[in-house]
Amino acid sequence: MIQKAATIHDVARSANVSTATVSRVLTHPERVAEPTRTMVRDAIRRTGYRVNQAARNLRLQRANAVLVLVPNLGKPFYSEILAGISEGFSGSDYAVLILDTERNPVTERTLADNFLNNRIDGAIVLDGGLPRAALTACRAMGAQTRVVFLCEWVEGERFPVLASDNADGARQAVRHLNALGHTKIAHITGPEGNVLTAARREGMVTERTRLSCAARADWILRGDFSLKSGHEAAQKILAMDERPTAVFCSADMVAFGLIAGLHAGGLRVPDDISVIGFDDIEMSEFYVPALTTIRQDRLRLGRRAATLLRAALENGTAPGDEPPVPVELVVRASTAPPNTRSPRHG
Amino acid sequence: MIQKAATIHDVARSANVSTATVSRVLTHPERVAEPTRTMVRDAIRRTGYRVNQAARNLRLQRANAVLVLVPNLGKPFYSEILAGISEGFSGSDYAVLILDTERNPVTERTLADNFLNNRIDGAIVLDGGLPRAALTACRAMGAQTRVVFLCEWVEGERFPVLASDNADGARQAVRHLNALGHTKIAHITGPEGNVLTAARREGMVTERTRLSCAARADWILRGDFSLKSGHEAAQKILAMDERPTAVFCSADMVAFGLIAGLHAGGLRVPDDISVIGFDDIEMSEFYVPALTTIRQDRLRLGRRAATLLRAALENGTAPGDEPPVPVELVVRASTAPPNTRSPRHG
DNA sequence: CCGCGCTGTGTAATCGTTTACAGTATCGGC
DNA sequence: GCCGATACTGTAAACGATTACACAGCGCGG
Repeated sequence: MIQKAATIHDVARSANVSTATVSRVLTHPERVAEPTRTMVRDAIRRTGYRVNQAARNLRLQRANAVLVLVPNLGKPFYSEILAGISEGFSGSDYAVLILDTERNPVTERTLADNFLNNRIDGAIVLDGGLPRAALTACRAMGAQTRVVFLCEWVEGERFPVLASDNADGARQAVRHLNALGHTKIAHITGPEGNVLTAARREGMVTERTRLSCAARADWILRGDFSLKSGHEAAQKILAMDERPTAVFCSADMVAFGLIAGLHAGGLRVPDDISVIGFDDIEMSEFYVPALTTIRQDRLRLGRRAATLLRAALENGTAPGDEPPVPVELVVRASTAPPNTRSPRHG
Repeated sequence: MIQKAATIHDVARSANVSTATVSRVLTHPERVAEPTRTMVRDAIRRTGYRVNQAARNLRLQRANAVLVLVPNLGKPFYSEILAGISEGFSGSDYAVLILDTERNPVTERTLADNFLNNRIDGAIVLDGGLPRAALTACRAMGAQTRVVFLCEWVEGERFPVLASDNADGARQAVRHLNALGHTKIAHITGPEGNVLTAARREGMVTERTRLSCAARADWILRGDFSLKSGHEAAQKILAMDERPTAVFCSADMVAFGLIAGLHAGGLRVPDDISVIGFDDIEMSEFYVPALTTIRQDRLRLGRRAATLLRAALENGTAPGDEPPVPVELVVRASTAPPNTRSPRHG
């Protein structure tokens, strides 16, 4: 800095009052007499004073910041949630710190340290793969009221969670396909060990059974929410001797990879095979064919989580249990009735 | 917090030394004798001490944080850059603050205030639409050595910029199309007033002229880097009495919207019309057809900007002028020689 | 044996706020 | 004219780190 920034002392001197008064004007204006107040405000303007956050934070024992732990910043799914979170904290003067857990080493200490460090007041965790010890550490220091999980969670931990109704989404997907006439339905899962993978797979399998659809073991294909995994699944499907007529993908990105792969192998979507995704990312509407999918309102999820955390920080109370957020089937062009005169399997 | 966190005093007491010594062990271990050092380290372990960032920041007059101003967190283009930035700051103990300038009010004060507030030490700006006054304010307080622009910039301001060679990218795109035999080339621009819009449009127009290609005014279509604007452009193109045979889009997202729109209107890509994008986002490889595009290495751009800023903060010197970062033509399936027996214009 | 330099440690000031507590007017009621 | 309440404002002590400066002990050359 070329010239040292003005401090509260400079303002006090300039306004001929004590620093206490200046501070009061800033934080409890009603406690100081009107004439003084305006004098101080003028002095603030004159000096260009801005409160020093570090000093305030030290004094108040807080950080004025929250941390968002996100598995992979680069994925559109997460980034739109982030946008919601950012929006949710807009106007709150909390700073939003973001940490990409895939690109930054995250140990059991990361979260607790940030609290102890006085770096953050709260956290939103989008990563269900967090080491369990990290949560134990948080609880040990009483931070469990200041952490909310979003979209994902850690099984068996009693932290507040805000997440979509994944099982119902899977149900809706299967029901939609079945209503179109499909009985041979495959599924491309998320990565093993992921809570969403489990919820969606189970929802899918349950509904498929309920509707007495065929179920072959190789119709459950392992994926990892990525384009590439969808593309790879396409190869497997193309090579099957008995192909499914519809595929429910655990994420839109997977569906895109899958469709691209099927297309390269000569299968048309939805003419030869129907594909349904999960998430409804922005692209889905403009893919060719436009993707039928299960919509999660990510912007809203992010905003909601931010609101929840803000409230928790202000009241000092833990957010209550949140009901699963409803998801919605969006029918577009990638699903259609099965082709009865299929080129290979009539 | 259930139990108050240990302070440097607790450690000092536990190790039977002064706080000065503890502090030295933390920051200049070589200045304290070996036996003392281990005693202190043991005490730190015993007490579970973590340094209080707020206190340290206050004393050292810094924030240990950087701010990233991003136009729209939700767009995959930006989020991948963010991932690179996050990676670039990994292991540095700088916190990375992110602000979505579309969803948060950004005034002329925002940036300067964050500096004055002692909230940030530096900033990476991805938004060329920043009010000019914001920069003036930064310069006035000597912060111009701690701001780097990334991808975009503000025309006429002498802040360090790291950006792709946009003009060359546009040239390469046009050259590629021309080499395939196209002479009727259209362009969908970015939003008016954007520096990238200008650079790419000019690069495109210049090269088109150099290659003596046709140039109709209505072949330059206004867009805004969004899917929707591509989709809208498709309607315009479908309605033209003389259609271009190839379209250079200012962003991959635009290209996707365009292709979807053309497809809906009955035109096939690349059979009836070629489309080339800009950016090479992850999706592009898996779109149908796979998108020919100009690749910007966003992860690397982000990392690079982070490194630049870190160096500037550590040395206290402004980052030097950075040469434009080369871009690369990636040929995929959305471009092909023009169809000589076009359904409408033979 | 003195004085110097070196090494290692402690003392205390400092960073810029907030706020408990104390102090001073002013006013009304008696 | 005195007392108490009320309404402001000031004094000074935190918050938890870093570091200039002082000081103690030791070894060594003269």
